[in-house]
Amino acid sequence: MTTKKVSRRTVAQRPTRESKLPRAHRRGVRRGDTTRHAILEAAERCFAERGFDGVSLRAITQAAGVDLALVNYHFGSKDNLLRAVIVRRARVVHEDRVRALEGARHEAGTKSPSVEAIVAAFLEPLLRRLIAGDRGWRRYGRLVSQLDVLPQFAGLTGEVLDPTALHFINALRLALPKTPAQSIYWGYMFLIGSMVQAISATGRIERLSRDLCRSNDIEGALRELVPFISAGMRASASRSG
Amino acid sequence: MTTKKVSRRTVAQRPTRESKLPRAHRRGVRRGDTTRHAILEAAERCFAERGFDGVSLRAITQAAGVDLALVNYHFGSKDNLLRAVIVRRARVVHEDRVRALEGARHEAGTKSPSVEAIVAAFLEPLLRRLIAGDRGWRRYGRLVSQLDVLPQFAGLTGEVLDPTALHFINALRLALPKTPAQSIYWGYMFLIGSMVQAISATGRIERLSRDLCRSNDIEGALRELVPFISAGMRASASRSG
DNA sequence: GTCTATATTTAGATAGAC
DNA sequence: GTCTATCTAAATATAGAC
Repeated sequence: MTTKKVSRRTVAQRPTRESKLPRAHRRGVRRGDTTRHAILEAAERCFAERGFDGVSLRAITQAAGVDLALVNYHFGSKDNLLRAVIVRRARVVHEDRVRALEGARHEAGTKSPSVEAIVAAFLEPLLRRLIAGDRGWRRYGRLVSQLDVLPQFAGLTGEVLDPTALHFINALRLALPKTPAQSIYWGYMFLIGSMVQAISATGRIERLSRDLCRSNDIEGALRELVPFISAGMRASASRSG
Repeated sequence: MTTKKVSRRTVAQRPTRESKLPRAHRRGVRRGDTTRHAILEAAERCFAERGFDGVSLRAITQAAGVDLALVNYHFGSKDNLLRAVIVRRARVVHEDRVRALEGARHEAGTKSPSVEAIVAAFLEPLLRRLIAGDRGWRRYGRLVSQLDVLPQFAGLTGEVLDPTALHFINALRLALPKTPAQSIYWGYMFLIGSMVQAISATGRIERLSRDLCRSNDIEGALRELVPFISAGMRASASRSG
């Protein structure tokens, strides 16, 4: 029954017993906020790498350098933790996308923006952050990819991601008035699926291309993605006309 | 310590204590083969619905109506069980796809088959089975979709799915000789991602389209998919020329 | 090949001291 | 807010009778 204090690693960020009253007191950051943040970061990384059910709260809190019990104190449950991880960045992306679409509308004047402009307004806000942002954004990209494949996360997807989807589907319908609605919906799904492949970073494209293409090269993927998807969308239009 | 025999449901297929020497003795089916089969079917269903790490062997054997210990007897481990589930159908699809591509080559004569023909040769063997086959094929579709998103399954994907991928990538390169190789690799990834959205049946398209489109309508998805992807592939070609 | 029984580990969650 | 300690349930896997 020895509990074996086994290897408390030195991850930084950890307010140790001896140095209470730690780093953050400027800017009104309260005590628990750094803990919350550390848990969110670690959860994002773990969920992205091994999937929601593939990681234990123990693994997450260990990676965060905080006590196991603090997950339930701050988030209530593992489900709520996932939700918090997703919502944190999804809100930012949603607002960027809506702004980008408004920008495209402004540039197009009285006409509808082009399919290219709409697709770019959807893809760029997320992918540019994956390119330029901290590593957390890439982890978020891999994590959010999983939501779109497992029916288990339908509730979270529906609540957090569907509003953005409907916003852009609507824009696409206006841009392609002759295209049947069904084709637009399926086209949006293909857009999502293609984007997921560009950001899920499974290492597959490296294997297939013998390192000619890299999962890390989101910039390159984005250059391929916009014309590919736009042409696909237009093809649906021409078939029906 | 009451073990609570709790609700052994009546799933059929279960050789109960009282009726030994069960159904299958025609066609040389040996005793354990029905058990193996029942486990494979149940595992396929459970993995598809809740993900590999989201299901326990207990849940699987319970759904199969067999004893827990028989999984390890027949498959050795949970990992091997997943592998067996995937390989069983992947082999069939691979052979169908190669045959379909050979058919397209034969029809095209001395030229390369069209992009449409290649894309169709890739998609139809799987999707036609999802349309016409038993429910197991749809579950397989949902399950195999997960392999493409989680890095955790890279080994299985690389071994089981990559050979088919390389076969079709090669055909696409011959069909689009002016397109840079990078565009072909990314295009193949987008093909996979789009197909995954068509077969992963998360219920999202029903929500977004308010039931105008249905995940079950693989036939409709296939009609959209081939021209969408083909046009995307061609767009990459024209950009570089 | 199948089943009972169990070994061993690990999971999510919480009570209560500090 | 944090930590120790622990509850309860569930996990994978196996040993050995039949």
